Amino acid sequence: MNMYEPLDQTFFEAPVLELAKRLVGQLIVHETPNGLIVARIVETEAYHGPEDRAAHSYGNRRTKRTEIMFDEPGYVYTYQMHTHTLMNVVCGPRGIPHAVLLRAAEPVEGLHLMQENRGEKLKMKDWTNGPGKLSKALGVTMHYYGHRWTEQPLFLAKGSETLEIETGPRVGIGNSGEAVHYPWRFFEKDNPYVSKYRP
DNA sequence: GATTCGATTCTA
DNA sequence: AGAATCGAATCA
Repeated sequence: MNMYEPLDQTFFEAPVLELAKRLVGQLIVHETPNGLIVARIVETEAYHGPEDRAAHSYGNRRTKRTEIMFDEPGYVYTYQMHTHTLMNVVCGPRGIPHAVLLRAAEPVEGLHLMQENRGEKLKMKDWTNGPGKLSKALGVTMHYYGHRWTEQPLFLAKGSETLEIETGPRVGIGNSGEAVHYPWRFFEKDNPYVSKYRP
């Protein structure tokens, strides 16, 4: 079919901070009806479940939305915010609701499809440099809630080694007390597709 | 009704 | 650079 092989389940079995860091540089592969779309992850954020005020699962909050985070690592957690879909990788052993948000990636294959999904007028740099933009460019919707990142047609594959990974505070979580400052955002140094930081 | 792990389009 | 606007899901 294509040359991309899904990552093994064991890849996801790691502490959430380590997984978030490890995900930078890996590939998101989406086999769409119109063709293959591949993007290389350049930015992630870790969400530390019960003790993290910025997490949806803070205090073990268990709702229809957060339910999937209580399952095994490797599930797709998508959720809708405003008009956008955001993609997460479920982490932590079963019962521990950790997750990693995929914030940005650089286009690798299926460029014309991404441009189609994002609009002809936009510069390539603006296709995938934010979590909502990334989902739209890849054609990922709420349909994939509960899918596994190890299975077609949407999966993660081994990417290239990253040059250098930097850390910093997470984006858009202003009202989260001390958690605001935690350096749980991971991104590749000097990569132009990293999202713009907004305080 | 208010808030949220955003994005786009306007105004300047 | 900043304000205005969009509006799904969730929680008060």
